[in-house]
Amino acid sequence: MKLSSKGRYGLKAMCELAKHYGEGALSLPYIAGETFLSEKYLEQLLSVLKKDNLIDATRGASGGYFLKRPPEEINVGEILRSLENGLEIVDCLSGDCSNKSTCHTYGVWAKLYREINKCLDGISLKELVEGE
Amino acid sequence: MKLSSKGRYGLKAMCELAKHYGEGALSLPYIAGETFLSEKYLEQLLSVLKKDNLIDATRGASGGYFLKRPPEEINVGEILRSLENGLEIVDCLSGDCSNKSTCHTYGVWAKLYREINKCLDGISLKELVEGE
DNA sequence: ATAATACCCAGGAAATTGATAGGGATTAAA
DNA sequence: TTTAATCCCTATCAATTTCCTGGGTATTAT
Repeated sequence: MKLSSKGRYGLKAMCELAKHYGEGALSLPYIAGETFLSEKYLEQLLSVLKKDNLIDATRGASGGYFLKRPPEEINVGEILRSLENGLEIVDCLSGDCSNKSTCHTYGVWAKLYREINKCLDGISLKELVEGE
Repeated sequence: MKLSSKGRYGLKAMCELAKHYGEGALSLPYIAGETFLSEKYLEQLLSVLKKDNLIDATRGASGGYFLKRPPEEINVGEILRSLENGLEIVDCLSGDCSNKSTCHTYGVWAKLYREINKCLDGISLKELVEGE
């Protein structure tokens, strides 16, 4: 059970944007440099985050990406749910399970899912970039 | 971030063993039948669980598998750590991270890892097979 | 105009996972 | 002691997912 590198790297990119919040847009090449990622791969991650309304972008020369809300109003849970396409630990949590009632293990996944989300939703981007 | 089917199916097999705890050994074909798994695949899962001392087996005619400890003394955390080869959500948790100190995201993974283990270690096999 | 930038889409390499297969070793029962 | 049931080991393959690259287009400041 591993987090994908989309989640890992995407969160780092978000930290970078949070560090420079209020200073205007950061260009893709700049973020890629800070985060040691290829521009092309990072681009895909940012496009997902944009689709989910966590960041926004301005095109053209001197354009770039920026957080759509201040760092204290964005939490790690929403970032990872966006990048990972949901944090459902097993597929039966995504609705399509016929025998929830008889299944001995369903309760475990449901509980774990709640705990994971609770944990991650309790951490804001601001906390991350400011140390504790 | 998905649990592998090793974890899902292996836990079901453990539930089956828990249901019949005290009744002697269950044969591989029997468990496979109850859990809708191929014998060969299930065999691999059971061998991992045995290596980690959660179950034991007797060989020869009328042999089979059985829990090494009573269901109330086995928790879901140890079962899944065994089957999944650890629950480390990212590799840097497994020791080999050079820059824990400077990394903004390390704290997130560490906290989440603790929460996941705490949650799963709090559920015993007995609870699973008995409903709540 | 030109250069810098975000955007879009396709595809392929690499890793992981899921599952199958065969044969061997061990033991209990007949 | 034979026989059959069972666990044990290891290799391999197919399928899926993940990771990453590349080429081309649209937009904007200078």
